[in-house]
Amino acid sequence: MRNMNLIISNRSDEPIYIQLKRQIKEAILNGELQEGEACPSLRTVAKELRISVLTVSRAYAELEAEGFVKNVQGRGCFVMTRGQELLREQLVCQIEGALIQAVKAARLADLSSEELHDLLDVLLEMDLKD
Amino acid sequence: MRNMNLIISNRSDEPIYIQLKRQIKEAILNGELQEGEACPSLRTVAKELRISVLTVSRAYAELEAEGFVKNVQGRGCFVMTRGQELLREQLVCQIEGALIQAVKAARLADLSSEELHDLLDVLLEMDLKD
Amino acid sequence: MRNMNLIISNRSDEPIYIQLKRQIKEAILNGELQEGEACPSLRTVAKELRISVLTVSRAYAELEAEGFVKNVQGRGCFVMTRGQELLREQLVCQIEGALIQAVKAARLADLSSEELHDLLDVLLEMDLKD
Amino acid sequence: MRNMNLIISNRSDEPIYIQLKRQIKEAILNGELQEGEACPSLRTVAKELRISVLTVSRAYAELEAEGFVKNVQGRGCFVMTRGQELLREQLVCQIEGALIQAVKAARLADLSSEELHDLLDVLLEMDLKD
DNA sequence: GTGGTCTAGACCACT
DNA sequence: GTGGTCTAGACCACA
Repeated sequence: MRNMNLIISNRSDEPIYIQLKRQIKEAILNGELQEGEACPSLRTVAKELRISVLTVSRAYAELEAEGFVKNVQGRGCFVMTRGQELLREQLVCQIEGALIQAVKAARLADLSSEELHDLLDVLLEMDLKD
Repeated sequence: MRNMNLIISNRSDEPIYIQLKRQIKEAILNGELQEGEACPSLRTVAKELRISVLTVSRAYAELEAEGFVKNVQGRGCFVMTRGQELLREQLVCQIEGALIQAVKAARLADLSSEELHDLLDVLLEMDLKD
Repeated sequence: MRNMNLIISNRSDEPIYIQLKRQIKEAILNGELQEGEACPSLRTVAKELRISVLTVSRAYAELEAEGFVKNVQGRGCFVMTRGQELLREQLVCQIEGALIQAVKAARLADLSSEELHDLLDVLLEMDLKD
Repeated sequence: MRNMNLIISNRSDEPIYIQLKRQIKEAILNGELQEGEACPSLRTVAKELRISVLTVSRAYAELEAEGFVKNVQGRGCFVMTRGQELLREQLVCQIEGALIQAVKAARLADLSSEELHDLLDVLLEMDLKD
């Protein structure tokens, strides 16, 4: 079990359990959490972030439902094999979804394909902070 | 005051008043509702869609707060001048937001800029239904 | 009975009958409507401005209640003597009211008396259009 | 979350939700509510003032739309950073508006600039109660 | 516990 | 007829 530097924002529109899910997924994706490795325990996370155990529990439960981790009674929560691949697939769907939103809005705004590509290029050069 | 063919879905995640706002904005944007023209009255919309007057009222109130229409007691709800321009600006912000999401996800997924542009091209050729 | 060039805005927050009252008062004040003179008839105003007779009626009724005009059954509406003086008194009250609002807001905003006077000077030099 | 001594009047022309907005803004402005601090909860306010939860909700929603607070599901309503600055800007606009009204009325009443400044001075020395 | 959405119905002001 | 405000009570999502 590894120290994970999870960070949550109480003011974000994103629910806390979603913030947790996202950060754990990112940790799996960039190798910070290896396959088979244990995620930090429910109570550890809840205590450090000063949030309810129920909230953390919900995050872990959904991660398990999506196939990224396996919660074992009394043992903890472990990263599943193939988690990285699943995540990459999930991300591609997210990217498609975001681009579709952009394309729809661009059509309403009468923006041409070229303008959209140009805008994408500008954003690709930027340092996007969270 | 024009018949507007508003449609709402109760099963959507999107709150009803947001659906209304979105559709009225789209009507303004594509010229279905002209500047100065009257939107359908609160009660007309409420009755036709079989929803509460208050829900429609909320949509109109927010549209007014955002500067797209003007509600006048005893007379109705009118499309403001410059509404189209405001909407176009708002849309560009939405597009940027969506593209930023896409770029962030692409970086996590180790997708190259070229792959992202290619994906965008594919989507631009598609017929995106709502 | 004189032609008065009344103008109303349907988009204003100010109710129509209030707009009428205000314009007739201004006409009395600047001598456009003389003491004893007849105001334009209910139906004339209603027809020219394409508004309801009831709305004009309300304006005239309130002007009578405030002592500026006298409605005579079948004869019309006439400007009362002393209307100008009454109006000037009313205006002073309005000025006081507006200044009180300004002073209250200035205190909340921690603006000094000097800054308030300076702001007033700036506005006094401006050409304030309606 | 702090006890706030909110007071409402049912007889006022001012809608209840506007009275609430105004008082919370004033609390932010004079430091009674600090940045990041939680406002009293919807239900607490509603219960104490014996008004509908929806009315309070509306006040909070508009305060959020104007950028003064942030409502978070399940956690409460928090004062935003920069709220004080925004409020001060808003107040200056209000002051300008009030002074413009005063200047317009003064011109109609043939009051000189000096008389207006004198009147302002008198009011500045007064103790203006709500 | 928190805030978010929706309803059905009431009363008011303005046209 | 129009929009504006308020209520009481319901159900949902989040902590």
